[in-house]
Amino acid sequence: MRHIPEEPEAQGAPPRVPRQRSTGAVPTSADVARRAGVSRATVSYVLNNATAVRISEPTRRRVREAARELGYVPHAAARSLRAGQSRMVLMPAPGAPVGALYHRFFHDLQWALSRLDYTVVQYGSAGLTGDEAALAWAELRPVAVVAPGIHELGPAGVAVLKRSGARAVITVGPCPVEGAHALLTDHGEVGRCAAEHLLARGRRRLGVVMPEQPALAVYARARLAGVRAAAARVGAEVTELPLAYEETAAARLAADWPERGVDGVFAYSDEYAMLLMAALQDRGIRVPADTAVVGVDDLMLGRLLRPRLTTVRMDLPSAQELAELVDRTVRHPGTSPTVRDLLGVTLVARESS
Amino acid sequence: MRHIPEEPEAQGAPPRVPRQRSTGAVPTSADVARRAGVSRATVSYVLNNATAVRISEPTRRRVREAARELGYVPHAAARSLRAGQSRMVLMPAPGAPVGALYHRFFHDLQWALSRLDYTVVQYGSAGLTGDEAALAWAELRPVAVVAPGIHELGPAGVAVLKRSGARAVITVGPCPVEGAHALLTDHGEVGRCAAEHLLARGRRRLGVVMPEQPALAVYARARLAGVRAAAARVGAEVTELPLAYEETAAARLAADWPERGVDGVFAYSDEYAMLLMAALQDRGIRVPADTAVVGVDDLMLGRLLRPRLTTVRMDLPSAQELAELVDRTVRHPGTSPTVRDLLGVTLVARESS
DNA sequence: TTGAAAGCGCTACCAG
DNA sequence: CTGGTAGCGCTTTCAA
Repeated sequence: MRHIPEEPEAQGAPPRVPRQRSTGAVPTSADVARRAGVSRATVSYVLNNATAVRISEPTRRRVREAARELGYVPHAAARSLRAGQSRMVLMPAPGAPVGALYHRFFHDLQWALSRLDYTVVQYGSAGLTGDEAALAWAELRPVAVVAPGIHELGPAGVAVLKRSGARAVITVGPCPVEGAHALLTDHGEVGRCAAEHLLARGRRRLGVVMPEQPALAVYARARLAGVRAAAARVGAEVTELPLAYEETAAARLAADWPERGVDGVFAYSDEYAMLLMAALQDRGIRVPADTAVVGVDDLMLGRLLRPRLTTVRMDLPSAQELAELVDRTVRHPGTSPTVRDLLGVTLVARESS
Repeated sequence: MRHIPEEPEAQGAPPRVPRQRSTGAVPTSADVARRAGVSRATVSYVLNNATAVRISEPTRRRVREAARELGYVPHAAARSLRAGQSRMVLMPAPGAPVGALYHRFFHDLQWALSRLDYTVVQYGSAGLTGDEAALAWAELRPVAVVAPGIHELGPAGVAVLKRSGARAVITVGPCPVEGAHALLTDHGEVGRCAAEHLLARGRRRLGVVMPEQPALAVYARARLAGVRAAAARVGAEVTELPLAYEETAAARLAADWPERGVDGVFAYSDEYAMLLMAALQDRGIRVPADTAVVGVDDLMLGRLLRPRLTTVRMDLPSAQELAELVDRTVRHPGTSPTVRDLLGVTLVARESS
């Protein structure tokens, strides 16, 4: 049920008559042309500062003035329809709340891409995941797509996007996808790094806090695998510890801590680490004496707790760098997809381990 | 410098010849029509499940199959150009990093709007603010705009958006804007609430932590004004305390704390409160004995510190509610802009005050 | 230096 | 029941 603007002219007039715009409608370049007494072509030339044609200065002024008076704003969709290509980079929004680090990274990326004259759009495709979502994204005909790993975009989805004109499809996440450039954030490395630290401190019964948000599962599993690998090398035990981000859940976990016999914990993030640490301390379990705790993200707040929180810092790829990859790929779409590992990992040892 | 796809046919052939698509190009509804042996109109009817016309079942099947085989994806821009209206709700992205609460709220809003069949797009307009940005937004011809107060959208910007076809412009922030619906988040109330709590606890020399991010200034100032108002009523003193979100800055602030003689602090957020509290404790200043501390946001982490952080909880409008306002306004654009106060404020007293 | 006109992909009228 | 076709707003080639 679409609503078409009121245009009551039902007479069988020849269609080529330039219609008089009713006053309420949004002004088009034709309106500007009429007002300035020139053709639409001239309007386009002037407003786009076309260099290939010379337009006299008085005409330019008249056009610009008419545009200003009418409050003319060009229609981006019409423009890119005509051009056959937009400069829109689509970044699917994460389907669930994610960390502050993520938001900062994407904010920076937006900024860097804007500098390269791309229009960055975050598009929330509620509910849909993976290849279904790709169809919705493809309708927008983005010139590039930067998809966080969370979306579980598969090879089919990548193909859909490319067929619909996307010149660059870049995934950022733990696993590469056939056909797309991949910025590999190797979360296994995060787990490995934390685990090796705990093992070096003599811990042999490791717990791994697994957040319950499904959106984080892909990262959590990758990190867990890293821990497992490191632990296997020295024959240490690994226990999964599912934990909702709530005080009561943490208290429950802490309640039967002694039975578990865990002496070193790798939490999914600093926030989970702090949550658990507080619950442990409330139960009289000493950190790090009884149980060492390691988080991820190097949040400011981790430094404020006592004991100060040991953490794994992830050095994300610079937004600038990623923006340049997007731009390069858009300009030379022929190059075969690369897989680059872009996650530097550093352990920041503090007092909790 | 636009790049037009390779179409080398330079012959002066009559233009009405339906061009054969080269294989690499992205398939259009015309391609589907050709393949199914029907007209473009029929394709449109079938793929949009048009009820006004009856299409035979075999034809439907043929069309759908052809679309699937070609990997046809409709072109959203072309569609809304034709329709004269899109269902895109534009949410300008904040120009600077903001809190987790904000992200959660916008995530929920996205979801609620998607349920109402709107396409939600977060658009990063790097650098531009206020009415400049409005021009960029207007090019996208959104049917509605939900703008956080941070963007300092003025009456002129609202007018531009409306003239370009936006049927609903809704600002969310501390001050209403002429011509737009306003969801007033009265941050003065936040400051007032915190200040009255501190005053009731007998504090008479209040400090107000002001974050240095310019993007937060509009909120910080509103909250400060609330504190001032409450303090004036009982003749208490108010000092502004600029603070960057860094440990060293907090340490500097704590260093000359005794000279300041501040006995109660209202921090901009829980995060700033925790930062300051840690610095104060490091200097041997007792909280709350020497100085009481109140934050904002009721973050989980504030409950984990000792002393537990007193905080002001903001009850944001439910995303559902806001989404319905958007929808209602889009459908009845005539209604005059409303100003609604949607920020409930509750003080959560804990141990730090 | 300017204008006429084609056409990007799509949908909705109106005829057959 | 299906097809032809006009036209949404814009850019760009070609002709004047």
